[in-house]
Amino acid sequence: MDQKTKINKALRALPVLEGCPPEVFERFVEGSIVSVHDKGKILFLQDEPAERFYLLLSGWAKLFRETLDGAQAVVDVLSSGDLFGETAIFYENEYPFSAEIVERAELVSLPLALFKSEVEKNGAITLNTLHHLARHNRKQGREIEHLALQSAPQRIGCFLLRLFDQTQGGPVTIHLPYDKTLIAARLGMQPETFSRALKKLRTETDIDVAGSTVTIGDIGRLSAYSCGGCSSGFPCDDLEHANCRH
Amino acid sequence: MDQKTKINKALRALPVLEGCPPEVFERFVEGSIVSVHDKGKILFLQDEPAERFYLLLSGWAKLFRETLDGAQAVVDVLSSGDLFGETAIFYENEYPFSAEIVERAELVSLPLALFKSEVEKNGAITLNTLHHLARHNRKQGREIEHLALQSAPQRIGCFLLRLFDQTQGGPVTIHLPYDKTLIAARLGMQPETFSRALKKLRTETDIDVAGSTVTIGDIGRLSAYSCGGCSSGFPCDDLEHANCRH
DNA sequence: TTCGCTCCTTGACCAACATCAAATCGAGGA
DNA sequence: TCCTCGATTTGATGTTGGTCAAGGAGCGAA
Repeated sequence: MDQKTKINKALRALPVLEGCPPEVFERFVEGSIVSVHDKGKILFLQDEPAERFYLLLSGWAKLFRETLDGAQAVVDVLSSGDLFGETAIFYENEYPFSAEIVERAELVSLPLALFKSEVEKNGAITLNTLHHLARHNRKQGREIEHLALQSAPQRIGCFLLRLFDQTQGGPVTIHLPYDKTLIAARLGMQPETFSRALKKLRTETDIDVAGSTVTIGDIGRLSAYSCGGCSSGFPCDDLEHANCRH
Repeated sequence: MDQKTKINKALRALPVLEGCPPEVFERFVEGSIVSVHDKGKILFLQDEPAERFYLLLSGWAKLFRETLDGAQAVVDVLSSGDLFGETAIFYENEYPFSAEIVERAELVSLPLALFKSEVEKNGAITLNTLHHLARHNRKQGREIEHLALQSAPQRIGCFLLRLFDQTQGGPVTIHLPYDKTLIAARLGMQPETFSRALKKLRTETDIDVAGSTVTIGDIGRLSAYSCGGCSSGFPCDDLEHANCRH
């Protein structure tokens, strides 16, 4: 399979582009650029003029905002299949966050102008984008609630519970998707706090932690502890897939 | 002016319905219900099946989420001209938050089904809603950043700075839009913390507080203190109007 | 295997915010 | 005008999470 076919295929898998006529896919492919970057690469900075948006084919990227006095909020951590930067079309064509590769990644960048014009003139794409935004809104709403009301151990428990298919029962063993320092940042806490909070979670809810492998002995017990700080009970009402990605 | 004319007029002022054909406005008016409620009235609860959405004509309402163990996060505080509950169409027709009147209010409720069908079949409305959601996304993004990174005094300063037209210079006197307890909740802190943080802000930035009247002697000084915890400098990049509503 | 890193953990201490209790203020009603 | 009740402030104290510093563990490179 050649490069273009591969890109075409990746694009067709995107929910936002579902219903796009083939010639538009073609134009996206024509305008696409594939690149590979190592950890640490900054793809773009917040408020920078945006010309392209990105699709992750492999690896991991983090999106973050930085305040004037240097503090950093990790807005999201993305992996294969995730799209980002496309929302710049709603921000006067400036990126609303910075993006950095956190694990060697392959990605496709696409022209934002093309996407914007499709959103504006192709009704199906408009609707897709609407639902895409709505889903994002939902995630953000949950996030606001969590930041305001959950304790550090609860946030970690919640994070863990979102890593597997909550419709299954029984003990579960999961592998943390990226390193603890980044998880800590994603959850809005310091690495030290994360470490201590995880330890507390261990004593409170019979989970086992060995390196980056976590075994949850009793999902009910973990959710009882963690989900008390959330308005949705368990299972979470906002997971995108049954077998979930955070 | 009779009731229906008044409602029609109010609806026509809504950006989301801009471009609606007159007969659709008519159908909204036909399906509208006007009501007046006193402080404390719960309009709907989170996760309740949603049939109607609301437009505030006067008074104030708060939107909030409540966790299983009873903590409450105030998601927004709304006043005249604000729409709420319409996003239920993206949440399987359940309200994503509870709504309570906090100051005697007059409001119009409208059938959600009609709105939903218009969003789906009227391209102009779809686009309006898309921009409406995008704006909301932007607010939420900012909010997440603030919750994660701003201190209590900074959050208050930021709140104050959003109460007036930031393009004007010079000393400003403003009136707090609702009571301090509610502002505290809106900013995610306890009333006691609010009181003390406001006092600290007074010593740090030469603002004057007398009851619910605040005089800002030096906007630059206040913004230098408050906006350090924000990724946007001053003036804020996400205010909807020049003369702003928070 | 050892070196050199980075990630992670731990301890000691500190700052911010929450909690509980009590005093004070202030606007609306009697 | 006086009363009353909720809003606000203040004080005392506890909890949570952040900061700083140091030690330990894991892992790839030589």
